[in-house]
Amino acid sequence: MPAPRGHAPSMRDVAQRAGVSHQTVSRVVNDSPNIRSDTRERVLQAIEELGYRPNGLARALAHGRSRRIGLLMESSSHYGPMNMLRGVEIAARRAGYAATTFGVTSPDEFEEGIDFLRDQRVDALAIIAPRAQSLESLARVTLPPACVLVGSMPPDAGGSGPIESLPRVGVDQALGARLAVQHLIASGHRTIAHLAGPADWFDAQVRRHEWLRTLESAGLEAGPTVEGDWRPQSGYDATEALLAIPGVTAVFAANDQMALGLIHGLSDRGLAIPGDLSVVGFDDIPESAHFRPPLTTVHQDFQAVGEAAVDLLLQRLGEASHGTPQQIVPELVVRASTASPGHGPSGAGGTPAAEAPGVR
Amino acid sequence: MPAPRGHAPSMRDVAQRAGVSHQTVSRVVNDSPNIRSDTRERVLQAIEELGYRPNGLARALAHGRSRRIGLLMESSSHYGPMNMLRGVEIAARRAGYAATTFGVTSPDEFEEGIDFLRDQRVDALAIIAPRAQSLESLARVTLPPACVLVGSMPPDAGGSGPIESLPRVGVDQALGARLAVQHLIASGHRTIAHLAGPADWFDAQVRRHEWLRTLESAGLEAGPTVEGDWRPQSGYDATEALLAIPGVTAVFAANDQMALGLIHGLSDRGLAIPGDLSVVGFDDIPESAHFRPPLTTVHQDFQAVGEAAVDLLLQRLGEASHGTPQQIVPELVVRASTASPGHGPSGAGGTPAAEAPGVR
DNA sequence: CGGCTCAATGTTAACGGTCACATTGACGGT
DNA sequence: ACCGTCAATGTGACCGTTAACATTGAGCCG
Repeated sequence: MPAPRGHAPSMRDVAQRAGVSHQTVSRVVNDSPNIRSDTRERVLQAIEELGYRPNGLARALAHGRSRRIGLLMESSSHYGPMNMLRGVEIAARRAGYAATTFGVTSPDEFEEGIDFLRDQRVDALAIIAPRAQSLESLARVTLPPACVLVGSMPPDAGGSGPIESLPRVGVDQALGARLAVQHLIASGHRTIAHLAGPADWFDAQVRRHEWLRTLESAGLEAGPTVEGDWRPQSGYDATEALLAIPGVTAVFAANDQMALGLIHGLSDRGLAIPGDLSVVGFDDIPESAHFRPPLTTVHQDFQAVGEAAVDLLLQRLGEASHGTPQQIVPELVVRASTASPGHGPSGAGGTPAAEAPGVR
Repeated sequence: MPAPRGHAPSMRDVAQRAGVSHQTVSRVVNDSPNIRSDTRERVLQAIEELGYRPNGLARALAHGRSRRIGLLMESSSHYGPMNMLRGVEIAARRAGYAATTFGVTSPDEFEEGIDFLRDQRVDALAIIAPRAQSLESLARVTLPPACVLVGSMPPDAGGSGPIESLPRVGVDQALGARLAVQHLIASGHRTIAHLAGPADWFDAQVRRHEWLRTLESAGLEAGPTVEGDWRPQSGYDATEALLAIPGVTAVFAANDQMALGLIHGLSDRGLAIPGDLSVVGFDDIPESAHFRPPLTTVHQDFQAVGEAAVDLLLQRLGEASHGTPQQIVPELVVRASTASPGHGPSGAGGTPAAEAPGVR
């Protein structure tokens, strides 16, 4: 243990101790070639003795790259965003980058967040902006050249402004929604309601849109949608409205939490799941396998999204890329909350639809 | 919009444009007094025109403080750690600090994480280390002067090594466990089992320890504990073992997720909750209010923990402190998963204990 | 009216690295 | 013996700030 003097030892301290120039120390630290091995040894020993550690700040300033990426997230403590955050951070570090996080709680802070991170001189920026409103403020600021939108895929990818042309990575929401609804259709349901997420969320938009499209292309009619706020309570509160839809036998909930609330609401009314109503969720949160009944849902691999995002950023920064795809494929997880209509103990208001093909 | 030249404009560019020295620009940027107001105006205008933003890196290097705090977390995607992370980050930013995160997945990486963050020259370090093993590696590294352990409160706060003397903030786990068990005792339960978390987690240790102590001081006997891994599945798997405990009428689960799995396991066996078995959880995750039945549990305010942690760090850094307490008080949330033994529809293996005082 | 004070500004040196270029020898070919 | 080449190392400037000290000039007082 070296007696820590006034300050942390610098490269010059090491150089002096090893009897070389600071530049040679730099070379050793950065493994450059053309160092005689005994010199290297001497320097390494001095480093060891002094407990020297290179100063990342100074290095960043001189080198022009901070090896840090900024992570701007419209926070909320929702399962999806949270896990993407984690995914990005881990993937970034694996590539040798530190992640500096800025969690905003309202879209107004977005602009501030970008400025903040730019002032921090992050090399790249990953933006987790699940709501449309958040992106609007992006138009007003200068974005760093390496920038990705993580998990904000609007249904209409049109337009060509500076924002629309930003690269995006995320789970293929449309596919996920299609899987969910098709599963219900294949089970024989003909009136499938949708318990939607807040309309200003991209994911909610896509899931709703694709629910509609899938029903239409199967020749089925789509009733009204009930809108929740992602939280379980809003699913619970939606129960009445959903049951009021004539002939409804299944509900596609935009996330697992609302599905949980709905299940709660249904069971409070003595209705059986999937006997009286089939329910499909979205996200596959760790709890959903143990709901009563276990929830059929759409699994999303957020870790993979994080990796894809970082990979794309590295590519932009001119580093090696693994060529990860930008659209992560979701998977349908069939559990016990779905069945053919009319199947099961009770039988409330279900259209006696044609018997469906098996539920695998 | 200024045409962005080769590089981002620096203080000298602004100085030249405003016809002053770079130092004057620095003064304007940092609001120092003794600037003639017309000079200030001129500088501000130059800043505006050039789109100048101060370089945080350079500032940090020169000033010796980076205004960033490091956030080392043994990641896992568990509810508690995740939310503390969020809490700390938000509180930090509110104090003008950026947070640089380092999520480790195994205790081995802890040391690397500290070095990494120290190299990044963070001013302070918040460590979220929920397992005992993680802390061991802390003994081998030099910690920055401002350092807090967030949410790692071992039951035996003894010892006085460099680690034991680190300041800690967190939710009062012992109190939380006591509230849960006392609630069951007050409801008339006399054989209260414990579904514990992994033994190497601090929180699991304290909750188990306090469960034991509370039973003892009430003159009740504590049976064996069943150990899970926090996940719902482990709660489900524990069902059999818990039911095998003679006379058991209630279970104190160490977290909500395992409680959920247990509820699932019980209902699979046709047992009613709380009729046949009362269940109490811990954490109050957003879902637990909508379990079937809604879960009685212990609520923890992680946001408050984050704030307390940052407050403590600021204090260490010599900045103003709000004097936040270091132990956050948890709250018992009584829902429908607990009742007096023998109450409810069914009545499996319950000791016909004395009728209990009401459940609030 | 000389000298003092003090506000307003400029000058120079850090901070701790990297980069571009200069300087040394040793070696090999002719 | 001479020169070019190249590996190994040293030198000085620079990255964009802040800190410490120097300089200027105006206002005030005796």
